[in-house]
Amino acid sequence: MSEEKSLNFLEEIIEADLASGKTKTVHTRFPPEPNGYLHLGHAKSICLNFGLGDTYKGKTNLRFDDTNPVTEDTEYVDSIKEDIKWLGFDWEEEHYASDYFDQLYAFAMKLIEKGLAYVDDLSAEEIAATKGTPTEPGKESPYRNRNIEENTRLFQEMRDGKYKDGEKVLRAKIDLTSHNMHMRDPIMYRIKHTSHHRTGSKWCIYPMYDFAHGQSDSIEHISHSICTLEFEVHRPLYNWYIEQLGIHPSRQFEFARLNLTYTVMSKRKLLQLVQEKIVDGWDDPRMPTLSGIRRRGFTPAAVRNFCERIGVQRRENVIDVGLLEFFVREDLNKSALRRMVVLDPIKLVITNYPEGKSEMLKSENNPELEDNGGYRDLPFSRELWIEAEDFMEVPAKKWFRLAPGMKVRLKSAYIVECKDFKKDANGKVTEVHCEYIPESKSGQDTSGINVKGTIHWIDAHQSSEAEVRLYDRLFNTEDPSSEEGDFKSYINPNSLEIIPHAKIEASLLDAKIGEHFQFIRKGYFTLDSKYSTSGKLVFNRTVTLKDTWSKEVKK
RNA sequence: UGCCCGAUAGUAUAAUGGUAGUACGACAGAUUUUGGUUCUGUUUGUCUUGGUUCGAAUCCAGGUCGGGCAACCA
Repeated sequence: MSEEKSLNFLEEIIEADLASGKTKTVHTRFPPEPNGYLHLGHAKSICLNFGLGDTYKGKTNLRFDDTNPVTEDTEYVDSIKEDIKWLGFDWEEEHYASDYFDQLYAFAMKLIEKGLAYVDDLSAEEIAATKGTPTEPGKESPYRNRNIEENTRLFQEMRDGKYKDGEKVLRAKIDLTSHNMHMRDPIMYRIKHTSHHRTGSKWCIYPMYDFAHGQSDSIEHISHSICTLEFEVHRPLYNWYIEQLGIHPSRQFEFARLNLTYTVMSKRKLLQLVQEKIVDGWDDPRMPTLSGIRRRGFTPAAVRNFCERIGVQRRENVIDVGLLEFFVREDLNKSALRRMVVLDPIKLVITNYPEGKSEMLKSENNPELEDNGGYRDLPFSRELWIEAEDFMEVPAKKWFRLAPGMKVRLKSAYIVECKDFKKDANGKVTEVHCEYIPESKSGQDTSGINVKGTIHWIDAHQSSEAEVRLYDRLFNTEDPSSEEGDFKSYINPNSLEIIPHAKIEASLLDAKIGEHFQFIRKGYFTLDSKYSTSGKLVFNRTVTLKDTWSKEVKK
């Protein structure tokens, strides 16, 4: 394969399998359960599975692991498909574990006939109680030695709806003394008189994960069934079913799931945040869900690059969310159009600029692109909006923005020198008075003056407004799941700041959903797909720019 | 006090018995009409104790630490 790029452990396994002939075609699958939205952890798995299929010119299926009708829904099926496509992947075949229910039922019958499965009348509590603990062996159920005829009849009756939920289960007959809890006569089928999102009321018995997943892999001739580490202890069972059934030997391999700092990555916890309305739905821009980060403005390329960079291993890891943000900035820096937006406006009056005069100035769209991505016109006149934080009454050390007596460049316009300022009754600065240097016009500067600072601005009389939403990390501790007590007590109360009336330049009025902008000196932004309307634009901050000044301040 | 898995800079990830490298971060500097970008440099690491070997991050053994396993969830 590749000489320069080293292989991850799965690629090594695959190449060895290919070389030995154990595997002829690499066939992977991404097997989500449609009971929640996909998150960045799934993105790692998606990139891995589809990536391997791609690298080795094999195939990758999408298979919904829909064996529990109680929690599953087509709403999730649709969102999952949308998210995978958004990430840039396409599946070879689309399957559902529920498509295999007939086959799975036949498999179960086969095990009964081989004397390897039995119907158990014990309750859930009794089964748990007789299962033992990791240090004590389990005890056999009194129903364990029913004969094949009785088991066959009973299982058929289970299927035919003769029993209530929980009244009976089908169990594999393996070993109650096994060190592996999953081998202590695991449940294969349980009764649920619940309608299924695809099979409707056809079935009232549903297979457990262990009795569905491996066989589904086998039916699809999956060569490398890749899952996360917590399924490692399931592998002997995975293999046992395949072996006893004598079906295509798919093999399972496990990798460490992705953890990210300052967030949670479990569907259960994310669901809680949604249900308790701590966030605005699964696609809240603060959520690590793919729909959330998409709404936030993250790009598929950034996520893919991130997944490639973090690699795949078997050791537990917590990745710095800053790494993801790096890839988002890297991608957006190349493409996002530069625009000027003032989030916290104060007025700047150019006292020596004629009243009533206005001129048009041009500003580059993106210095990273050829020809600066073209130019747009910006109106400029005597009164402008500037960012309140760009003025300091008493300048800090190393400060090179506005302060009395200091000069600064107005981006794409003139150099101005601060002469005065006004404060309101509360002592808040409301106006900054400057004089401009006419010869310093951007692009034709003959003033010979060099200034260190450049700030953004908007013409005060020709500006528009928009709502801007600034997001911060959802939790204020690196690993909320490992902290004491309820993870929700570590929620960052300031994770969303809404700025109702930011001053925006006119070109932004044409912004479309899915476009990315860099608000100069402020960060990357995108239109909010949920709340933005043509009458009222709402921008989400995707990520801030790197900010070396704020680090300087902290010193 | 059982079974399974894991351990390389702050965080990740390479080195597959032969010079411990890369990315992000941090720090310092250059460039810059974004305190952005770009560029240069610096810093920090093989969990521990033994063993095998000319040579060990790598192989072996003991220990330590971390994670997983007792849902009619996946």
